[in-house]
Amino acid sequence: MTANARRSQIVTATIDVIAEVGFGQVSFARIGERAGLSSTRLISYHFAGKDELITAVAQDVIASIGEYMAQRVGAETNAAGMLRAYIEGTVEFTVTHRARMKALLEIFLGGALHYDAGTEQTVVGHVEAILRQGQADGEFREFDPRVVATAVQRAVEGLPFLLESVPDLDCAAYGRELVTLFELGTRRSPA
Amino acid sequence: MTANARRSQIVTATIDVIAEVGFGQVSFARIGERAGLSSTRLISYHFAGKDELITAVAQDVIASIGEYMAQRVGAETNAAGMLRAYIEGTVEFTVTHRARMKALLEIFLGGALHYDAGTEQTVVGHVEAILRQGQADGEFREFDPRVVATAVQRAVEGLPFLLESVPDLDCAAYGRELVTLFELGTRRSPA
Amino acid sequence: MTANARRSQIVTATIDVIAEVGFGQVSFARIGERAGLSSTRLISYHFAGKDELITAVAQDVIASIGEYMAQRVGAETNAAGMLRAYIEGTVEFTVTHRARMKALLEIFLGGALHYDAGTEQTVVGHVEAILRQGQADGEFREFDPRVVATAVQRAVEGLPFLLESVPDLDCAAYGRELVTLFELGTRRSPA
Amino acid sequence: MTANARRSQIVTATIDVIAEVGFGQVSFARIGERAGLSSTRLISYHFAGKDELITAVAQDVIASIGEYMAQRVGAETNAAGMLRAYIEGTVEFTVTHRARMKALLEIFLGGALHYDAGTEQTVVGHVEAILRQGQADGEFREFDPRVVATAVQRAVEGLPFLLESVPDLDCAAYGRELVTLFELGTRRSPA
DNA sequence: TATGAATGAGCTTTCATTCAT
DNA sequence: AATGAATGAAAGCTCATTCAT
Repeated sequence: MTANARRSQIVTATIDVIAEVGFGQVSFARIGERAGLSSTRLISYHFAGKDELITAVAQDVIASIGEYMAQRVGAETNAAGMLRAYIEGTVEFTVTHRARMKALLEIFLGGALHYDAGTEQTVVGHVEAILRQGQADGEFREFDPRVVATAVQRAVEGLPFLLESVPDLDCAAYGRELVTLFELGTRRSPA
Repeated sequence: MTANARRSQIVTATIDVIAEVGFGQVSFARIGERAGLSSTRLISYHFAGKDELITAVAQDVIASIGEYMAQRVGAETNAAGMLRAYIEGTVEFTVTHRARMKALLEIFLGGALHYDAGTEQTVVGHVEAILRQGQADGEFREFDPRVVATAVQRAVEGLPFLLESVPDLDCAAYGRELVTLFELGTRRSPA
Repeated sequence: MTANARRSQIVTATIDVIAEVGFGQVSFARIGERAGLSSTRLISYHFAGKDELITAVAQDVIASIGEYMAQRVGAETNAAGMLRAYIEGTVEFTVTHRARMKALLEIFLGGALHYDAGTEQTVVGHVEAILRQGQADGEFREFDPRVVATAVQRAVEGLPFLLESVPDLDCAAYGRELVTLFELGTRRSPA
Repeated sequence: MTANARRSQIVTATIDVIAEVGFGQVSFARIGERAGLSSTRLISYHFAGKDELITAVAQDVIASIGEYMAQRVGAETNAAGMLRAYIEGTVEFTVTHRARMKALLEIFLGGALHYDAGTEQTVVGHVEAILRQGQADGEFREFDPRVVATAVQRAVEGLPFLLESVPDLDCAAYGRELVTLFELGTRRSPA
């Protein structure tokens, strides 16, 4: 078995475990069990330590989200459309890749990768860029793009947790409501 | 020392520790050190277990928030005013009781008190009630109150994390932006 | 069982284990086994860590040597007598407390407690003081006290290792030879 | 790369690592890192095991010392001169090849190559032979050659450790003091 | 109300080594 | 001559909890 395949296998198992038992309960033992490894030693062999493993997981998920969203957002031509695509896209990704999304949030909220200024920018940066463009193009009213971007980001990324308490949630409707909410909140006043 | 005083001391120390190192890193050892206890045995003595301690912390913080918010929101007469009071009140509470707010979020997001339907309702319930009243009174447009309430709640409770990455954030301005954003997003269409 | 007694028990077991298998092979498991502890957890409970345990061992042995030597050296009235008492005393102590002496050397040579300037002074300091007094009193010739003190100290502390390769060594003779050697090397020239 | 070159590279790296972190902290991982090897597998490939590697290191260093000392000591014609050459030569070698000397001592004192009778003889043998010759020639007084040889050997080999605690030590002076000390201690009484 | 002592299970990491190519 | 992958054992340490006083 090649090293890359093994690493992927471990990363995937880690995602599943985090999504299932939470970031605080992850252990090499649980990951090894889930992945069917002969011993946890295999994890230590392929990753310098737990930190590197967790970082690899985060990067993997972030990359897959980025790919997904680039297509959705890139297909839009105006800021309002891009904002809608971002919100609905994130919701869809959450629905179709629930474990991955949950794991990513757990990692950040668990404090493994701190919400430092850089990370915060990376996460909120995409929405913020859309909002700035909308303001420049005259589509959106004047507001602090960082504040609104934060509100949007928090609203969409809260979905995995909401899904746990309300498993039968109509996610599409949830996305549409958010789109309407933020469209009304950001558009140039119709008056 | 009375049992109540001792419990309070431990709860306070726990809040500080959680706010400082995160929920995932809390341990009886760290709490005992912070509180200056002779041994962690004292914690086990006053609390049936870690769960009870964490629950006590959550209840303590929730109670203090409730007190604070009841005054602010109760002083308002219409739904829009109450929503504004809720948002700005939460922001103010976060600024003045940063450790408590941070600790509470860590507890919920760390998965200690799972976001079961009941907890979710408790947390989001206040906003949702305000929104429902606003719709009933004709102040607010039609929308799913739960979805919007979730968005509002996530936006305000994201502040403690944002403060860590942007320490010099203008919180008052942050609150005002959110008020405007959600006022525009919820009001009955002016057309 | 009192904490002090338990600590002593663990320290003693550690000395025996070090003397037997060498500093590099000491482990909590081996110590626990030797002391008959229910688990190694007991060691962690009574000592903050391996470092603290090793330090405690070193201090214990050093204290016992100090006690022993203070009597022997204190009974002498001139520097030559004190030097003789120091050499023969150390040899005797090594013979009667072989494990303790071996353990102490293993700890230093194993790099646990580095031969920093302070430690070096502590170890060699006693001999050096005797030599300086002998020079001041006109008993000894002129030489660098630190160099000669080092030579004396290394010669006496080498005995435990020598004993391992030559178990039937006549230690008393060994001591007498060293006494003569250093008496001739340090005395004021008879010419 | 030839096998011999590779072995030399690994031996050299091992010497450096031992001198730097001590014998107790040596590991294939650290050696591989120091030598820039792709994996520790290369060490296992060229040496049957850790023991063989350490033995190879010891032999390598001993050989280089032997070469160096053979010239120095061989140039002398009487025992006193040879003893002086041995002491000063060892001191000089220590100064110019500090890492090698430190490594060798760590290996012996760390218990890797136990001070069995044979090893002890090898190390102390050279000095002992000189001393015996001096006695046979009537240059030296009567004493146990093994005891005095041990004292000499310990005094000169203590230098690497002393250098760590006193880095600015005047080594030449250190050597001269030892020469004088042992000349006075071994010569036939002038009376 | 408080404390000292003890505990078993769990954790990540490091170790030298081996199999198969 | 070299390498990639894997491995079992052991290490020190931390965890919340319990017994007995």
